[in-house]
Parts: sequence; C-alpha cells; structure tokens
Amino acid sequence: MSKGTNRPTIIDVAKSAGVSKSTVSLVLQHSSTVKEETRERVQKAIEDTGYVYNRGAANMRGNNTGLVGLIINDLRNPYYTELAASTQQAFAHRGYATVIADTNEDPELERRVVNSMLEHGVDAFLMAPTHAGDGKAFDDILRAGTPAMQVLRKSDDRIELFPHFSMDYQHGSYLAAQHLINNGCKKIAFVGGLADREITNDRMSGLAQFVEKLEGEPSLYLGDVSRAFGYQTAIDIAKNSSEIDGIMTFNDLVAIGMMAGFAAEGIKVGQDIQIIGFDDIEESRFTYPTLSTIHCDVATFGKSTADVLIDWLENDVTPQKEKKFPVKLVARDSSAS
Amino acid sequence: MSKGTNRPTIIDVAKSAGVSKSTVSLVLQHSSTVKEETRERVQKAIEDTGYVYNRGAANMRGNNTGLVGLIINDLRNPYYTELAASTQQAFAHRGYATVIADTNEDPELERRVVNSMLEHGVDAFLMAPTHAGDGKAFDDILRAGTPAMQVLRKSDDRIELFPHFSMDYQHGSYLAAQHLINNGCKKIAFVGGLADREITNDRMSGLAQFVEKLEGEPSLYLGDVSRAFGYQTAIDIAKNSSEIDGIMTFNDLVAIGMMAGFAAEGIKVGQDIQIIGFDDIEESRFTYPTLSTIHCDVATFGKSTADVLIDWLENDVTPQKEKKFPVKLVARDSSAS
DNA sequence: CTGAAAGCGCTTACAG
DNA sequence: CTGAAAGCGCTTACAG
Repeated sequence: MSKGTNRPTIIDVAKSAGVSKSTVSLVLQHSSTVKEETRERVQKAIEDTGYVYNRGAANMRGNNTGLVGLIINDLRNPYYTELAASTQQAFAHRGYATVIADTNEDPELERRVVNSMLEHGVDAFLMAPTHAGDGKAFDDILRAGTPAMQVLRKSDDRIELFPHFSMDYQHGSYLAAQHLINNGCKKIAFVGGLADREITNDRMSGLAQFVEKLEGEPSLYLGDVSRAFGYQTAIDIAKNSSEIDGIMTFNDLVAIGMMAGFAAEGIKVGQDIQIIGFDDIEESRFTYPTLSTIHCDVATFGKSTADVLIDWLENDVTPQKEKKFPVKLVARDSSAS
Repeated sequence: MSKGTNRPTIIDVAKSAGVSKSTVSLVLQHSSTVKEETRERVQKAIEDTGYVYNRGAANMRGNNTGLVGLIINDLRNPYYTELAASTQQAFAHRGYATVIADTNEDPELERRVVNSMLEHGVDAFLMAPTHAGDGKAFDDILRAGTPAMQVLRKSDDRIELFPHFSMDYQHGSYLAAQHLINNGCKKIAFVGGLADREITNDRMSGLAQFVEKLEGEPSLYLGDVSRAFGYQTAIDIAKNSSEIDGIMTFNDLVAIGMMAGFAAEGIKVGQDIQIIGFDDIEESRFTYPTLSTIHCDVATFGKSTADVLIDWLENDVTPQKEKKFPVKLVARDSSAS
C-alpha cells in the first residue's frame, strides 16, 4: 500500500486559499501577524485539502523533531511498564511523541536502538539502561550531543553528563529490614537480584545495619528478578532452611513467586514466615495474603522526571546530577507478626 | 541544552573524504556502484567526523519515515504490555522504530495521538483502539492514506480498510464454559467486562451454549476490567450468592482479584468454588491456587501481526479482513474438581 | 499584513 | 565510477 502518494502540501493549501505559502506557514504556527480573515480562509483551505502538517519537513529548518527516545530494559516488568506509561503520557502532555524500545537487558540491542533513534533525530533520551552496558551507547549519545538521563538504574558513571534519577533504595532497604526485625525476625534471607549490581547492593544494604540483632549472617539467594526464581527459592528454603523466619526480596515479582511457592509447600506466609517485597506494584495488593512492600511511586517519578528532561531541553535548566525520590514502607498481611 | 548544534552533514563527510556529497549518499545506501577504495575512504570520514545519518532529511525525497505508530488502549494491562513489547520488537527487527502512545481508553486522546503520529509521518498504524471511539481517528487515518490494523479489539467496522486481527475469544469462552460444566458446576457467573462491547459478548458467549445444563440463567457481574472489581465482586458473591459454584471472568486480572477476595472471605478456590480466567498472563501461573485460564499467545500474535503489517507496507500484500488466532484451555488448580 | 527567495540535509536522475 | 543540479516541504529573514 503506497502511503499518501499525493499528500497535500502548504502549496496546495496556499493555492486553495489564494495566498502565498509563507502565509500558510504563518497560520500553521499561530503567528499573530496574520489577519483574522486570512487565517480563517487558510483554515478552511486546510480542511478542504485534507492537509496534514509535515513535521519532518519543518524539522529541517529548526533542530528539534518533537520526538523523544524512551529506552527500557524490561518493558514486561510492571515496574518499568509503569515508568514507560507515565513518562510517555508526560511527554505527550508536553507535545512530544515517544519513540520506544525494549532492550531486554541486551547491551548490543541497546546500542542499536540508540543509534536508530539518533538517526531519527530524537531531541532527548530517557533511559532505564541495561546493566551490562559497556558505555558505547552513551558514547554515541554524547557524540551526537543529545541530552540523556538515566532513570531507576545507572550503567554509566558520568552522571554529570547523564543525570541519574532514581528512588532511595537504600533507605527502603533499611525500612524493610527494620520492619522485619521489629516483628521479631531473627534469621533473615535476601532473595533475588543479580550479584555485583549497584541496585542489588542497594536493595539489600539495609540488612547490614542490623547484623547484631540477627542470629548469624543473612542468607543470600541472589538470582533472576522473576516470579519463577522466587517460586523455586521458596521451595528450596521450605525444604532446606526452615530456620529462616523473615525474607526480604529484590522486588515484588520475586516475593509473589515466593508466596506461591510457600503456599504450595503448605507454609503460611505472615504466620510461619514473613515476607516483604519492594516496588509496590499493583498486583501486591491482590495477593493472598496481601504483600508488605516498599512503596516506590513510579507514576509520580515518571511524570516528574519526564518534566525535568523536557525543561532541560526547552529551557536549558540542567538537571541535578543525582536525585533519589523517597520511598515508604507499606505493611500488609505478609509480614503481620 | 542545544542539541547537536553542528551536527556534521554529508557535505562535511564529503569534504573530509575528498569526494562529492552524492558519492557519500551512495555509500550510505550501500550502492554497489561505488569503488571499494572510495567506500572505505568515505567510511573513515564518517567516523572521523562523527556523522550520523539524518533520516528526516532523507525522508523528504522518498515517502517513508521508518516510523510505525503503536496505539494501545491500556498499556498497564499485562495483556497489552505483551502486545506492545512483542510488536515493538518485531518492528525493530524489520528496521522500523516504534512511536508509542497509551490512550487510557480515552477516544479524545486517541484522536490526538493519531494526528500527532500522522504529522510525524508514521508509515503505518497498529492499534488496539479504545472502545468508545466514534471513528474520527480512523477517518483521519483514512484521509492520510496510511495503512492501519486493529488488533485484539475492534472499534471501527470498516475491516476491509482497517483489518481486524484478534484471538478466537468465542471459542475460548466455549472451552471455558465446557470445562466448568464438565467439572460439575451448575450455577455459573460471568464477572468483569463492560456491557455492550463486542469483546465482552464474545468472552461470555460460550455460556449460552450450555444453558440447558445449568440451573437457571448465568449471573452477570459486568464492570471494570481490573483486579479491584474482581475483589469486590468476590466479596459480594461470597456474602450474597453462595449458590454460585463456578465463575468465568472477562480476564485473568479480574480472576486474580476474585481469588484474593475469596481468600479474604475464607472461601477455598478450587474446592468451594471454581474459577477460570482468560488471557493466561504470566501472573496466573504464580497465584495460589494457580489460575485456570484460556491461553492467548499474545507474543506470537504480536510478532505475526506486526509482520503482516510490514508486508502490507513494503510488499503490498493486503492482509485478510479478519483473522482470529487460536486459543486453548489451560486447566490449573483454581478449577480442580 | 503578505509575498519572493534562500536554505535545511538529503536523494535522484542525468552528464561526463 | 563520480560530480553538478534540482527538488522534497517546510521556515525565516527580508522587502514591500
């Protein structure tokens, strides 16, 4: 199907309205220099001809396309789905269309989509980058001079170039650990999250501050960030480590998998063992028992961060290098003592 | 931040390589008419100058932008998240960047984003449209002559213009009803889904074929497609309609909400009452009990449909007007008899 | 308040 | 095999 072979141009509109194409261009930009009557005539001509504005052509003169690149490491994870949905909405609100790509934690793919978006001339990037990136993608962005922010995780340390906005995971981890301790837990495990990543370290950092209140070191079950990994680990713990009485997970997904695993083993979460997740995705309010967690307000985060990016772009206000949004404890039934 | 103020052009590359800009353009398009040695010289110049291809400028001559518009009614619903993720990936694989918008079931917003994407010159649309659309958005698309497909739901009846690809919801509904009947259910309720919508009607249609095997008409609890609605309805049924022994839901989200509601009321799903969902989102394998459902393979659907759209675009193969992908029953513990 | 002209960064015949 | 020229659909000073 050949698309809009004869899409009308401003020249067609100009002819139909009996004015010059400059005048048409002026009314398209709501210039106040055009006489009201002329403006109306042009408007009518636009409707008659079925003209649609061609931003691509307009962009050739100025240097902004009205496109922003949104790069997500794992779109299917509800935490990042919410990031994508909220930032996209904020961009639309500011008049920008969003070009999206899910990189599936693949740094090669990440670099390819960055370059594709650069060719399309995106005005800025909002990236939840892959963990294993080698910085090449950011080098490409830097060379093009396109502003870019890292959100919810960081893969490039040049935060003066690529500001890093995230949540206060360390404080969240502290709150989670404190909560379990206050509820009387003595043997605590941390489950999920890949080793040697900043975000994993942050999310388990809270435990370190309570070691003297624990019986022995916390057990670490690092691994995939998935329901499936949580499920398996719960089975494992039920069978081999029944002394564990409290669990902090990397995120809610892992916790939800664990609850299903414990249920299958006949272990009552909230009574026999306490669990607290991280993120507070919607699902966590509808599990049984309901899941205690650290609430991260991604919707607010996304909107606010998108606005910061656009302000950088349009008004030249450089974002601070690093910002951590507050989190809070939400105690539900999975950690009732 | 001013973006790429002095982004190099093919002229800069041409100068650096000591050739004309036409030659640079030729190597950019992998033309075989360029001598190998010249090609290498140009390649080096590209790297030296840090040139990035400007698709916007290139598009002005031809008429395809390499952008496709993906419009989703509710991106936060995992069923549609999967659609977005799988189609985006398929488009990327075919060399297209995806411009995305979540319309949040708002027809006004839908029309606005359609027009924004039209201005950006998307080559095609893949839409999971809002239900309440008045067809204006499709009129706009039609006028621009841009190919568009309706997926997973239909809001415009001109399927010869806007082909409708979906899943065989009616058959799925039949399988679900049959399953509950075979398991001995006599009083069945259908929960969730807004009234007077084709998709709601399809998803409950299976019950009609078994009325003679039921005690009385099925009870209908139509409403929001959400965990919250499921939760409330379960409480309601537990308190007021304890004769109901089997439940079909509009989708898994509703079913998951119901399972939490029943659990809170002390009703054992799978024993006291049987539930079957629809969609088979990942979450359904990790509830307790695990959720029986109708499996819709959205990942395969998305990839396949994206390819059909691109083939339409590139190779002029017009899609069939309507296509329904197969679904299948997945019996798990929520409907163990 | 409106029109004629140049130019944005490419591609595409057309010469050579 | 490579270069000079026209043109894609806009915007932007600049005249008038």
